Amino acid sequence: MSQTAIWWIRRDLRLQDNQALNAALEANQKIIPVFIMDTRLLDSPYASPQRVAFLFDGLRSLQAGLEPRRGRLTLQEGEPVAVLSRLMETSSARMIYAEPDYSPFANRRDRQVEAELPVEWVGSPAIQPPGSVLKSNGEPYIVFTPFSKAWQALPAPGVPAIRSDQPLDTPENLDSLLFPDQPALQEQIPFMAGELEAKQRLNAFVRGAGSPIFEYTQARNQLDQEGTSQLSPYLRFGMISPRRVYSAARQSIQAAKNPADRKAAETWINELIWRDFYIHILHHFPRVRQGNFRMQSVPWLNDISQFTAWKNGETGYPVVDAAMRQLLQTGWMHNRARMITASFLTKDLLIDWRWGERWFMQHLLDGDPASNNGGWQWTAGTGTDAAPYFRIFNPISQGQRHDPKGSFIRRWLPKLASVPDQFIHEPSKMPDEIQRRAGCRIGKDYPAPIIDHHAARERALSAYRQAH
DNA sequence: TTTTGAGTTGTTCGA
DNA sequence: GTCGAACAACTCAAA
Repeated sequence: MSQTAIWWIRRDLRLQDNQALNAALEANQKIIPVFIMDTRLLDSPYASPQRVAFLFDGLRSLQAGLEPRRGRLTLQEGEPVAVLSRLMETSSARMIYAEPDYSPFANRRDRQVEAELPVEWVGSPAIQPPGSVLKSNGEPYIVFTPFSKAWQALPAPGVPAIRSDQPLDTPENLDSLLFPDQPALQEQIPFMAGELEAKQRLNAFVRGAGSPIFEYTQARNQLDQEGTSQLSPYLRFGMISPRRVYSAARQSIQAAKNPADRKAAETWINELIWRDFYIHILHHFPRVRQGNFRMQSVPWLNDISQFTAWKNGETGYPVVDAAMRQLLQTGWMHNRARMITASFLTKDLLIDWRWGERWFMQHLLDGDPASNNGGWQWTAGTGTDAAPYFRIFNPISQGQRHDPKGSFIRRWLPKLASVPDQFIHEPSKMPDEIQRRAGCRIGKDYPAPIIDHHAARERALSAYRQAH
């Protein structure tokens, strides 16, 4: 008698190093891979049409990978308990295998499912699962550096052998695969969904003597270079296993030729640990989704028209505006730019970080409740291990430092293409004559600054002092 | 329980 | 141009 199981896919859109899938294969002859489109998520204020398009592309790619192994993806829509119960009846599956998830929404959903149906939770979207990194008194860490030390003291998780040959043998008599009409991924979005693409990107980043991971220390903050791995959208949907990514980075440390290379790879690994840190924080403190982790109340001003200018990239600060255009057009933003734009919103404009958090979630392909919330609260100075409140980014000097020639700015703000280098970070300082020659008149082709940074800085300092 | 050292990513000012 | 201090105490983690 052959046994059938459901592999419930959530944010683990991959076949390699998939612990839930492997566990299902170990105990069953037939596997039903199922993805459930939960319409509650589509209606959420945090939803992003482009992220959904990326997800559907990822599912198509997963389906292509399943075919040679006699597997077939079942795509369903609705409420998970209902969908899974129906599927278990029609298929006589005995067990559901799934990777745990940690957001408050996912947590509520999963507790409901396990109360009604047999589920085995296997694996984790973090490298070290939440709950595994605790202080000696059993409490969670809320400061990164000690967390990271304890994290690194744990045995590195293994990457299971690839089971690319084992067939899934999905039963035939199920609802046919359906891919409802979804907005397609826009052409200018430079991310192709899927496990293969993720693997190629990882290899390009970590493999070989001169690979980018060894340049990471210097290159990671340059807006005008591709110094980061750009793996975040793939990690977001589990198109690649975080354990595999970590193990590959560790191997590159082994291969490092000198201490500087080793240090660069370690710096990059640190970013993976930050990702785990915020997954753990959200798991232990779900309230961070509602509001500040610390600081009772910052007196936000929440000016709607300034918020609109920020969203559209019309603040008059080129590095801020270029970054906001990059987000809108590509669904991704450089990490340095995330800090600059977030600092500008929360400190210069004194707008509630939750407004910015929501906007980022609506546009980022990698938009993830844990990392996004952690990043915003860090910049706003309200988070677990937050930046001190007096750390306020200067959008002009940040631009000069991290985009010295203005090529990042010119790429996303074509109106500034002919502005001389001397004025590229402060176009409003251009004399009339130069404005005319550059074809960029301030107030017409490009906005004047919506706020004076130096005055805004002083205002933020006193507002935050008050909130203390 | 008390003490001690430390804490992702910055900016500005004055010597 | 370079450099160190101030920004502001506060809380955390570990001994």
